[in-house]
Amino acid sequence: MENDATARILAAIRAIPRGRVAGYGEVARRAGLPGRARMVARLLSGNDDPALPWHRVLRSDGRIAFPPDSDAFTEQSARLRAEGVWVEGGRVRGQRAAATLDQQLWGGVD
DNA sequence: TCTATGACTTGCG
DNA sequence: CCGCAAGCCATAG
Repeated sequence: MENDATARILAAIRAIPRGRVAGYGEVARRAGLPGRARMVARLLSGNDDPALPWHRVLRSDGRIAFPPDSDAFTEQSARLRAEGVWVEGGRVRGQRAAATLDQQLWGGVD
């Protein structure tokens, strides 16, 4: 059974619009759990929900959280590109996953 | 209780 | 751009 924290994190991840990305720290913050980026990561590592847009969750610097030679990396970048996200060199271009421009991501800018 | 580990973050050089 | 150190949080042994 999930806790509120878990549910909120999952909700925050599901709330990421298609073609958009967010950082672990951002998701945690959005879930009301600042500083729990690692918890978000741990959740994703054990998630079993195929409908969860885990591929939209990136590191704070906009990089994919997997080594470039891993399967997960390939799949994630492929999924992102399929959504129209510009991925290059294992990094997402065109938008910011960091909290510095949270307004751009969640503040209502589209 | 303590240590180790991890899909993390930030800062310094 | 790259590597390293310190911080931080939850779980496992």
